[in-house]
Amino acid sequence: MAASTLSEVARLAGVSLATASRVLNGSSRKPAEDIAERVRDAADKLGYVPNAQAQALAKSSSGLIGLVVHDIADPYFSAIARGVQEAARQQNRMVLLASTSGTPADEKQAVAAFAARRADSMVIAGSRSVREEDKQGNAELAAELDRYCRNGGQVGVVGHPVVGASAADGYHVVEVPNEELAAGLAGQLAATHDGGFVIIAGPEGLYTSDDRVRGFQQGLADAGRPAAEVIRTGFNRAGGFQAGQALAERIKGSKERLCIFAVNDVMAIGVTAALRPEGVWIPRDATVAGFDDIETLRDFRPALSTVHLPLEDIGRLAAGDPDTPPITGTVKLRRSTEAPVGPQL
Amino acid sequence: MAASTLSEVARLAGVSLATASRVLNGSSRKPAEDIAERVRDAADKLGYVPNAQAQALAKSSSGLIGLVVHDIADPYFSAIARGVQEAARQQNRMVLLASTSGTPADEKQAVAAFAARRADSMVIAGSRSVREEDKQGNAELAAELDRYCRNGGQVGVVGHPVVGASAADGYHVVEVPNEELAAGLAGQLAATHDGGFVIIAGPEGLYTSDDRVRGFQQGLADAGRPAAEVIRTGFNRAGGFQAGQALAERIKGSKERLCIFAVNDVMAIGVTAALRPEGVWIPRDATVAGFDDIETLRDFRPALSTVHLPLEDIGRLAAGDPDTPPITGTVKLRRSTEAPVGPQL
DNA sequence: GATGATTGGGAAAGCGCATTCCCATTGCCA
DNA sequence: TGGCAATGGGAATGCGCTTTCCCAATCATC
Repeated sequence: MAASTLSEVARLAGVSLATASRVLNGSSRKPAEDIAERVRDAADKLGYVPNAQAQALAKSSSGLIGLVVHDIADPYFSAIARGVQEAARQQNRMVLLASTSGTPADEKQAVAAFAARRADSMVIAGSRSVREEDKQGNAELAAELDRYCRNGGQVGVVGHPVVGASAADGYHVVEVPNEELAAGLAGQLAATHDGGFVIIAGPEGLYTSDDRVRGFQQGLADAGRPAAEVIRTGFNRAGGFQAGQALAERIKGSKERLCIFAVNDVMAIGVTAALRPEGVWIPRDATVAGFDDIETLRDFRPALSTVHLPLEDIGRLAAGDPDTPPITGTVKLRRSTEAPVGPQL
Repeated sequence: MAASTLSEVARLAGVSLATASRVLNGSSRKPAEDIAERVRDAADKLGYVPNAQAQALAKSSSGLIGLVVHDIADPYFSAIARGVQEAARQQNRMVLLASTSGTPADEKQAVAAFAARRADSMVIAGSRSVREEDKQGNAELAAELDRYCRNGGQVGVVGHPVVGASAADGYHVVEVPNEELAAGLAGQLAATHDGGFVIIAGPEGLYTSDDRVRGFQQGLADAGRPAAEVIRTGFNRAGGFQAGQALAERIKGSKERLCIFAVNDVMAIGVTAALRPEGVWIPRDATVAGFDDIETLRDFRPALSTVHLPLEDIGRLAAGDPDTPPITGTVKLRRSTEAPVGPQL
């Protein structure tokens, strides 16, 4: 990656390095117009592209913003990524991407890599967990983040604080009201559903999942309903599918119409997919609700009841965009939780 | 973003800068073990994180790989992004992300930004077009890429060469056999479908769309079928939706069972969504096929007939992963194009 | 034991740029 | 017209690191 340098431009234009720098890469001092033009011409002729690395080194600010997600192909994360990307664009910066497989150890590595690149800020979008096996990784991640912040870095975390991270400044959490929203969903579902509830949750210790479970149970309690049974499984489609298979028998063997709350949309889709070949129809034989309101899933039928989350705004906010509206969600009741004889849309 | 520097580490360890560099950041020369340990200890104590910018500057290789997509939240692109990300991970590099809104002018800017950051390579995933309005942008993009390649950059383009780019070396195109696959799809559809065909395409001049249209028509011709009517619309869900609305009347007014080929899955979903409230059922009243086999859409019902594309591999290949299998697609016939009285899955 | 071959640490020269000083001009006012 | 402030270009330094080159110490060889 050799390319022409500023000094080459300067030489061709017959000016000093300093002048060329001032003309080409915005400085407070503006050289005279005729000189400026000569420099610009020279730069053009040579196809000069400033070396951002060198600039970053010289003024110690890289214009980079790091983004850590579990899986960029997951629609939940890619929606957040879009928000981050937009914020970065506005701030005239670039985003560095890191997909970790979701383990804190990988995330720590990503953070270190971002720090090495002297990213001005970073956003961590993976869901936090307190599982025993992640303990060590969490501690290391927290330490790494802490160091990064102490060195002046800005970090935005989506959802829950990184476990064990001390509240340094520069450390910023985008709160997602998972618990209240899940409670709201439970309340609205309870208003029209008489039967029992089942929750399909992620592994215990996953904050996002646990919050939604807790909120949902609270909502049920507030509505005077007994607590729902909780089935723990993977936090993805496969997990939902598996849980759906396990539930199929039970649903077919009883005349009770169960309401199934999967803690995210993708899991809800998995549940539905597992139920379908077993002849369990939604919403006739059971109802299903999810969480997130993933855009790509909106044309799914029966339309999935869920909680809408402004994922893009969440990303934007985590990336430090000041004029993002505060994060709120909305319960969306759709066909998948309607009464058996509802309208046909 | 101040942090401790290598020279601080060297001083604390009582060695020279050179030695510290050699032990900490891999060199061919390995200092003695006792000295190495002293350096590592010092680095640990200071929380030293090497400045990747400075390293890049010194050895003129940034370890960066740029990725240009239209929209990172689009499942097509995010799948490719996942592949790129994995390849990058394997090569021990990081990916720089740029979402352009799809105009060549924006893409050019992204390329320039990557070049400024001295990315070792980059992949361009947006679909190429020859539309008149993009002419100028295309030319500029081509020039920018050309310059980048001349300076030793590697670029991988998905699908079609950038219009006007000279075949410099370092310039690498991942060919996607859109045309053959579309022909194959048409052939297989023609084998079981007696009625007419309609193609819902993107705007004229969009290579990906045009290729698929051409291939499909060819496939029909090979099967002795008359050419399909082509409806041009947006290359996204909204476009498909609009086309679907336009088609609804016609389908309802005739007893012919139309086979609709939308040039990508997302458009096919849009078509289906528009048809549904009009009472047009798939596959009873018409059949629908798409292209891409987007993962998130696989649970959609009726299951969408489509052409499977190994998007992740495509990304990996474009990112220069040598042991990616060659790109081939597969026609997937599913429920959406079955005979009216097919099995119920 | 003297000599050449090796090993391994250190000094220093950049990598490409921003920026602080410094100095030669120019313009202005008295 | 002399003196001063203001203007604007240039030389030089440093950002944090890699890498070449140099040199002292050790080793093997005859």
